[in-house]
Amino acid sequence: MVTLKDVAERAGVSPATVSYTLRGGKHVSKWTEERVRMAAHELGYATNMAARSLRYGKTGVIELVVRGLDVSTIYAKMVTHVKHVCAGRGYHSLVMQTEQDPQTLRDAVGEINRQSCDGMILDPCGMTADAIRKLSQNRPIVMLDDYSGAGIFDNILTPHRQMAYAATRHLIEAGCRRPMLVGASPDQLRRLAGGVTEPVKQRLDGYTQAMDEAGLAVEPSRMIDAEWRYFVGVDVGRELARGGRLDADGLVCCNDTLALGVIRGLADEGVRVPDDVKVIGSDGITMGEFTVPRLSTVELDMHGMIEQAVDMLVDRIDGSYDGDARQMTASFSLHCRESCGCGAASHA
Amino acid sequence: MVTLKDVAERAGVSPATVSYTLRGGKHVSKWTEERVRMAAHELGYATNMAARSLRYGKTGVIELVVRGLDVSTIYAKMVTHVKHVCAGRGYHSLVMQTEQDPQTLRDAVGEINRQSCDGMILDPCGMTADAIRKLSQNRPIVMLDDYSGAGIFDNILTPHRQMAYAATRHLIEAGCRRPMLVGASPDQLRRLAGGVTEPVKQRLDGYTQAMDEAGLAVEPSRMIDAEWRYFVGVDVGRELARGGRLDADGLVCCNDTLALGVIRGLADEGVRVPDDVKVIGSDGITMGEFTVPRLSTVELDMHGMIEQAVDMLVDRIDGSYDGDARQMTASFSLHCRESCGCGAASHA
DNA sequence: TTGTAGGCGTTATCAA
DNA sequence: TTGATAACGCCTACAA
Repeated sequence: MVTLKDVAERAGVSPATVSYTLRGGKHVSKWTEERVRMAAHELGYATNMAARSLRYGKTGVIELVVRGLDVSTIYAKMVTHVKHVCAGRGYHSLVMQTEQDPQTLRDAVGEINRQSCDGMILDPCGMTADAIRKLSQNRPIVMLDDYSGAGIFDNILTPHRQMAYAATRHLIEAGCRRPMLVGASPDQLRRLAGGVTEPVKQRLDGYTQAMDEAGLAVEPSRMIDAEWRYFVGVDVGRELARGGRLDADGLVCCNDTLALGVIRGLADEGVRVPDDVKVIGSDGITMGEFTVPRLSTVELDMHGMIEQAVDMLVDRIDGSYDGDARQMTASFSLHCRESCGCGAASHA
Repeated sequence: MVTLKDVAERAGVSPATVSYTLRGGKHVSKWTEERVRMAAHELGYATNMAARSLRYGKTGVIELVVRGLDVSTIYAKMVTHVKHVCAGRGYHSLVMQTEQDPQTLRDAVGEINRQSCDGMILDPCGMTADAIRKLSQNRPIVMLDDYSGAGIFDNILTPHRQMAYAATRHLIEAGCRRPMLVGASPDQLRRLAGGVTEPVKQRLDGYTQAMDEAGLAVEPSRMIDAEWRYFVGVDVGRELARGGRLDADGLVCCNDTLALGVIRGLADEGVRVPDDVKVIGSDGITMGEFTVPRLSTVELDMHGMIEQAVDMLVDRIDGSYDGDARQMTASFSLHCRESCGCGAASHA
């Protein structure tokens, strides 16, 4: 390992001068600067980040902690945006996945007060803000869609109600009279009691509002309890179509992953999308552009969302803000591809 | 920030004793141990990793450097395996994506001699082993499918030839008489001259061998030059099917991503898989289980592959091996789902 | 069984 | 403009 001292010896100056010079100090003679740069280059010197972090009390790293990147979720898309935005702010970004494992999540959060990173963008994944605060000891964290801790952490919300409203309304406008909500139901709300219910509640609200406005009846049998995941979607799709009797002409799915699962399950029973039933998802995973049929969806403005997250985080890290926890809501837009069958599909 | 000294004061012992105790030292009196643990707990002490890394000269972190996690690639799957295997070996793992950007890749590789991590599993992504060695100064790196630097780095190879052979042979056995290879052609080989040609060359070889063995003619028009990516696949699919004249009864695609793109492109022209043409991919991305149709594929043994990679890496890191560069080849297996139309589809 | 002392590589301060 | 020095927090010989 080549250190400042090595470079200093070779250049015939002191380590302090080398450090100062290499970081662009102004008051260095041309002659010294040249010798230092040359020596550093020849020796292949690279700053030891562990030492620098120790000295600075900062690492220059922002960590993104998410559930899982596999099974094409929205998180894979998020990673890319985080990287670019962080780079623009002079930070490195790293990704860590918890796979919904509480212990892994705890460990990940704990890393923040071990000087492994300066801040985190964190999907709390069911863990309460209070528990996270205990583990993280007030270090900078921006939460993604947290409902457990009003005012504890900066928080970026997903507008579940509005997204469900927009999706439902679109299917109605596309001609559906019996749209069904997949991924939220009164039963589900009861089942989740004590856990995170807000997203489901809001989805339910948005759906109901759109139905009401259109003068359509909200039937309990048209709200399906389902975790927002692939496998679950497959089962739901099969179940709904079993025996060829699908009691809906449209499916409003609470996320894209679930929607793709449902479409897969329906296909198993010979039900075609959008011919036999229209489907719309939510989130805007990249994969949705390539499936058969292409998935219509209510897409989150991921870039804007991550920009806000990183900005809030960076402000906390460099101390330019240390007031109350802030809360922002992501924006979204409707993307009609094929699965909603509205006829506006616009692929090149 | 709580330090060892703080804990020491509270417990009424020296920092050295606290350090020793907390890391499970044997020669500590029960009384001391209790006081130390209590003090540490009460203060919420957490080891400062920057300091520990500086002291040890190690970080306990292994970094996985890949192209991109989005657009469902095999890398998302890899991440999960790396995480588990590393955890089993007592290492943390972190992910960094380069998005094929040479500068990002260079920066990432440079991090290894700044004490940011102890070792890397690296997709060289076209960069030569020589260039990487210069940047990394002989620190532990395991390459994924590198063909540029025989004997420079430990390397895990993808058996391109065998995989193409297995895929082609399977389509032939499923009844194809005019299987086409998508993603490798003599033209493509010429186009890539000077870059990374080995994977394409091997795919071509494997395909040719299977065709020869079956007594089928290898037609130049049935080997398609195509980058192994979604978008490209979509274009290829459309192009092949244009005007309803597809001159093949099977498509051997060089990876799953490409295959899904091709299927999407074919669908745009009304060509159905596997009814009108059979398709098989390569790699085994998770998504392939859920698409319509489900994607048949030659699946890499990702777990075994990553276990080997991590083992080789850890041996280098802890110094238990420092001999010549080793080379391993991943194994694989055929997974018949729907797209190959062989009739053996085995989904629950 | 516990404590003292020194150093890992870097940088900020201050003196020269 | 440059250099000596101390400190960041931790760990390990070695001494007590």
